Amino acid sequence: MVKITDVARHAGVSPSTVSYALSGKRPISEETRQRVEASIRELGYRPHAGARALASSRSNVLALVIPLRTGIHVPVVMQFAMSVATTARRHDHDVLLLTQEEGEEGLRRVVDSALVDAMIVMDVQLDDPRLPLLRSLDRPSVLIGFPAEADGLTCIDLDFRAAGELCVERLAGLGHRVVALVGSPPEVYVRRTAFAQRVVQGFTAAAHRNGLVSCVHPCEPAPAAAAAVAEQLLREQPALTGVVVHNEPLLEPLVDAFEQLGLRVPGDLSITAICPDELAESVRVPVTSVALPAAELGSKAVELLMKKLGGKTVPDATLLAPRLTERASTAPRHAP
Amino acid sequence: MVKITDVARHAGVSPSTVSYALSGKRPISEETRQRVEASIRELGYRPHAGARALASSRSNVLALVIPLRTGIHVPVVMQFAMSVATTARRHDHDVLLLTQEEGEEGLRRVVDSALVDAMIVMDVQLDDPRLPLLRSLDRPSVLIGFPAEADGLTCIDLDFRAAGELCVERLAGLGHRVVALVGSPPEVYVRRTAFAQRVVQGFTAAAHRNGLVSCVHPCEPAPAAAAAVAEQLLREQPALTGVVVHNEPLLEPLVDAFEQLGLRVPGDLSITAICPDELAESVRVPVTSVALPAAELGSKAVELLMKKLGGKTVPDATLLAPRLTERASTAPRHAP
DNA sequence: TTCCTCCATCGAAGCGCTTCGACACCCATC
DNA sequence: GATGGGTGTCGAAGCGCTTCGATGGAGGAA
Repeated sequence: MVKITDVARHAGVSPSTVSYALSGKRPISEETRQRVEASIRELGYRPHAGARALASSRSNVLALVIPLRTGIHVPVVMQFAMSVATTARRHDHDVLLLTQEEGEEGLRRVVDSALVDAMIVMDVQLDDPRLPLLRSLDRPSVLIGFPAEADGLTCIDLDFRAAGELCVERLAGLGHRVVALVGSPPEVYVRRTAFAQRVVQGFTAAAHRNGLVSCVHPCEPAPAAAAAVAEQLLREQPALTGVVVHNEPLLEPLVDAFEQLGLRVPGDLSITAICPDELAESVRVPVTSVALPAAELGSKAVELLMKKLGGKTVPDATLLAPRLTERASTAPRHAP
Repeated sequence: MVKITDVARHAGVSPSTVSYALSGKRPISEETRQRVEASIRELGYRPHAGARALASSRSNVLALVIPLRTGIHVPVVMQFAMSVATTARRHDHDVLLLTQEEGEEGLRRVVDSALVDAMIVMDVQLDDPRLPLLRSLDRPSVLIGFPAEADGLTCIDLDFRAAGELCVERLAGLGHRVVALVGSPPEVYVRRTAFAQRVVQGFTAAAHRNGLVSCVHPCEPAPAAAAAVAEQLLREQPALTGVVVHNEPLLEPLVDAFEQLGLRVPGDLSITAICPDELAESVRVPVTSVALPAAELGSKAVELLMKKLGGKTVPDATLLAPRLTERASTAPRHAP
């Protein structure tokens, strides 16, 4: 194994000089740096991670806690993880995979043993049991999602309120005057995270702003419920021409249900959704949608973490702007 | 930070005794061990990972190289990764996530810097550029999938030959006498990995063994091709009553195509497939299938690695037995 | 010239752990 | 009672790196 003393000897300098040339923590003359770098390349030197971590109390490793729970779209998680790993590398860090299974204990372990410098926690619940721990740990962290009480924590997520607004704005822009939101089941609004509520807020606000007639329908995520929902919506709002769907399992069946009731998409009815792109594309009529920007979320989370590691302060909350992808399910409203 | 000297003082022993009590590498009296363990618990001691790695030249971290390429079923990769992480923890190891993106350089880096003790490489190609590197590195590795030349490497994968056999055996057991295999496109048989060929071998061998009439149809993975394939199969084998599908994108359209040709599944035609469970379940007629046992693959891969790390020798090749899940697409053959 | 400053570099002291040889002690053996 | 072989524990020497204070020399101000 090539070590720093080997490099130092080869370059005719002391080990500390090599170290400083590498870290830039003290000024080194251009000429010396060149010589050191040449020696490093020639000898194929790679600092020993453990030794470095021991001496500097920095491991250059981030922990990534990923969820196992069902109901989370796997490709989105994967995309996120990949983005984290890639971005971390760009900042000279590696990523340690932690499963939810280990829970708080796992976090404490990797922190106490100085295995990681910082952590990214996915799938944060409204009342997440890990919050007190994260607050008490002296290592920086970034949470994906917003808990009920986020004081002292750095959180990032899609701006679901803006996503709800965007879906409505799109429909309004196409001339639709009567719109409905098919939302997540009631439990979701209470239990897990606040994002479902935010969608409703955005939907309602944008509808008012545009002077639209609107209604909101929480709904079980059971495909079987689709027909009933479609029917009910049309009964209550016979002039309905725009629907926003924030309920993944229901999306496809709902499109079918409306068509079976004689409404063609997008001829008679335009639909926008908040769901993964994959799903939106796989529907018979590909749906115009806002997706969770997993890759952006991942890289932004890492950037935040790096700033915190660098001692900078970062905003407590970061909301990513939604982006709407136009597909086949939206069209201008027919002349009445 | 609590260190080993703190524990030693608290327990009234020397640091080396604490170390031996923890590692078991030298005999420690039962009484002393108890005392040490009590002190560890009381003080909340956690060995410093870096220090440990430096002194022992063992980091207790595995690298997991996961693919980004399309065409790989994401949930399967995820399941595998989770299983690796969980199993690694059971052996007191952690998992470092490496993306394919970094390629060989990434592997070399984490090995040279002693960040990891061993590695698991997913998605191994027939002629993988990483093979020479893996052979030259002095750290053990396990490959998921079989390259063309596997000398000196430890590989593990589903036994695709047996999977092909199992699909046929099932059909034969139900009384079917004329069967066909709808396979992957010709390129796959050449380019990537050998698994597609193995399925064909298994299919053919089992068909012969059971005295069945059989034919093999490589096929583009384009849904549009389904109707043509179905038609052609029936033209060539009018008595066809059993089909094995090893072509994921084609599975669903193929079922539809057969039904449109007047054959009901499983009434007139039984279908078995080799594909992820998720896919098999999502078809209108859920398909009896053999899945890639991702979780088992992951834990077995880790077990192999642990044995290698322990200095034991392990078999070069490990093939996992296929398991067939009965669903709605198979039924006994009608009396002719 | 003298003094002071600043820049580039060096030497040495750890970081917290494992490991190796040494050693004391006890019990069995002759 | 001396000898021998285990056991159980200790002390010290590193593992390879970073970092801090010290140092020497160049250059500017007095």
